[in-house]
Amino acid sequence: MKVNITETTDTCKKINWDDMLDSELLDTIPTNKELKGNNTILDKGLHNKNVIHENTGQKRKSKNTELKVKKVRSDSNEEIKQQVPTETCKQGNNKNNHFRKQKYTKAIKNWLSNLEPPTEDITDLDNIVNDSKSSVDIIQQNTHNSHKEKLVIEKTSKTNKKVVQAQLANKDGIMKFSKPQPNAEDTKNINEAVETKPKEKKVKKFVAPIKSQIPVKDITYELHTLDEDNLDDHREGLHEIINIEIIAVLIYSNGFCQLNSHHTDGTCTPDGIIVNSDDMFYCFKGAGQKIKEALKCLLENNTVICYGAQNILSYLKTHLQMDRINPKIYDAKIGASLLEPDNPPENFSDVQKLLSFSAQYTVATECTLQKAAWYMSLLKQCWAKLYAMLAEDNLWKVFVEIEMKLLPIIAGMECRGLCIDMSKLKSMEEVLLNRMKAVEQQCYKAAGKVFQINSAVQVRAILYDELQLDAKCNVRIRETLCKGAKSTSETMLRSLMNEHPLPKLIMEYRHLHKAHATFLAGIAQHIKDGVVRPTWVQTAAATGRIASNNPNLQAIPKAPFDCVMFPEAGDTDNSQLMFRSIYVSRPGFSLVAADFRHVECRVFAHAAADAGLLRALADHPDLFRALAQHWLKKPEAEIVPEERERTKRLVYASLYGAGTRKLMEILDVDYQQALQVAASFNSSAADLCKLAMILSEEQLRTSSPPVDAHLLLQIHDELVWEVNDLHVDRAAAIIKQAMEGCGQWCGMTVPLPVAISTGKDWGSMQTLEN
DNA sequence: CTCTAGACGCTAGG
DNA sequence: CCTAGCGTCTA
Repeated sequence: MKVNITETTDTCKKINWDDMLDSELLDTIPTNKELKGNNTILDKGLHNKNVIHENTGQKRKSKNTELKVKKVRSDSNEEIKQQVPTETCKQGNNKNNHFRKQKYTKAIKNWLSNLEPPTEDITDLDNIVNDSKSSVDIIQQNTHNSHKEKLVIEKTSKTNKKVVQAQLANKDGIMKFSKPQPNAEDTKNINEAVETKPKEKKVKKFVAPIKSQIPVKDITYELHTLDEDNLDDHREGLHEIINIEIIAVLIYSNGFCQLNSHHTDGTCTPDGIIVNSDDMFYCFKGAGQKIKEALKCLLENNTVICYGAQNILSYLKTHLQMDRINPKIYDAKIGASLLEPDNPPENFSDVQKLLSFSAQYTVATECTLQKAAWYMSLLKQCWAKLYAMLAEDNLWKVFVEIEMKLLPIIAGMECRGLCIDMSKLKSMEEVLLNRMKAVEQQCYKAAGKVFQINSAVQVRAILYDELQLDAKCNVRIRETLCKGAKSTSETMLRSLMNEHPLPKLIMEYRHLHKAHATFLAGIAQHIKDGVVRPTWVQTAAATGRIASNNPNLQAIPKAPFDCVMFPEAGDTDNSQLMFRSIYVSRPGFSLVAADFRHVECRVFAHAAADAGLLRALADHPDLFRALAQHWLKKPEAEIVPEERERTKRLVYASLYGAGTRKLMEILDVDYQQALQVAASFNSSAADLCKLAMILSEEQLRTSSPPVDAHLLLQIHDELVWEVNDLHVDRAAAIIKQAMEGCGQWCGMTVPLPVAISTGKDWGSMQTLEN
């Protein structure tokens, strides 16, 4: 598509360049061209569709990627297995299945006409469990006296994989016959996921450009592209830039920069960095020695304003090997999300909206560098406004003292990443898959039919409609939030489990499946060269907490994982898995974990000045155990870990949610005030954890002789370092001291005990006493 | 008819 | 209460 630029200069209806660029991308652009060397004028046609996307927008994209990969793989795979249920003859108790049945049989007919007849017939269930190669799966219906068997046939076919979609299933969904993926494929997943990189070709939908009212000015910014050769020509100019505010923005190899990268999707590498001081723009490209020095000098001697500092820091680290530079940096993105924590802006135009800032003019240029320069001038104006607003809201201190200091630390965490023990991962997966297979078959047997255990709808239909377990157990089943259907959550299944074996099995299967999908296969997707590097998002949570994603290492189960949930009397195979033990330290290093003991509770106790809670904290080493004891009226020795966990959940939930209401009573203030107190409590707990990171990192850096320690993880109140074996004891002492000092720094009167533990892997950490 | 985004359900973490 | 993530199911 083509936009007439000259016309826009005359009339008042201008094209917003953002949107134009966006839509341009969509259809005119050949994707296979790479641009290199040409760094002044970038032709439209040189845009690459693959562009780095901001962290915040990655969620959906990554999902898509996976889907696509999966699909591509199965398309190209000749040995696709098909699952063909032949016929299901329901009993007379089939009430309203007429329509569904029609649809079903029709689909089956169509389908079968493409297939060869099954080669084998096996009627013994046990055979199937044992013989994984069998191409025919038969599940015998054994609860109802049905006269027909249900066949599930796995078929090898040369045609593409056909998946009978959920359309065939109606509400109760039982007829649906796409079975969970065959396990053989699953086992390969880990290996493949490590090697195959998702290569995605996404066709963006056309978005019509929005005409903007901004006049177009004919401005050309003074912009120099610097590389190793011509750097010396500009040296004088560069040396004058000292002790002022400069703006730094990354430019990507497709011509976009950080400020308009939300118009693209996909991934690509940063290509250079543009620095602006006053009216001069310098674009640094390449990774030559001179460039590095000049850039370092520039960044360290000035105050750097940027948008998405995380990306810049990681660029400096990975591409220019500039480690440990510690510029005074202000990130407008984080500043903006501090202003509006509930609804953080996702991209630069959101920030502009938030600041109610609108550009006075736009530039008509096809040079992406010029365009980036224009964006940077906007950023400059935004920053001035943002600065005033932060100061006005008393957020400046938090911004500078906490958030900005956190930036380099998080960048370091992302850069280093965690090492993975692949062999452990694979062996665990094997154990899990075997167990899963067994449980799956048991489930089908208990239910009398094949169904999708992961589907809440189908489970619901079987449990409540068919088996009527809720009536039998005389339990009122809680309803789901949105649709008000009967819940199949763990607590509900637990209350049903004495009546029928199925609930147990379902619980177990879910448990296993989730564990496999999330903590083994899910993690495996993100492993590169034996290291996972999660993205840490500083601005994600309204509460001020840091969140991790791709993968989320903050949600790796802490407790050992039981493969067998309900060990039978004679069962000796109660193997336990520790998902955290997959994460190991590098050779010559150890992991050191530092854990605040119930910070939230302590902060809350401090904020609410609750004498009882304070005393409980002082007296008992294990608060949750003490609380469980109190509530359940049991002697402390009898509290099982599960009860403790539940109490913990309860405490957290009420601390955050119901906390507001409680505060209203305790402090005898109105709702609004209580809300404020609660909010301040929430954020102060989060800030305390951030502060702990900053202080301890600082202490470790400044200690002499230096300590070789790298922060790897932050799980809200737990920090995990990787420390050189020789320095472990010293590092532990420093960390402990720094963290315990945090409370005072914030003016807390409650002591903050810190537990330190070390080990070679995250699963088996020994507490360090001293 | 087929594909897919988004809503929903469940569960790890704190 | 809020985060991420996996899976199903519907429109």
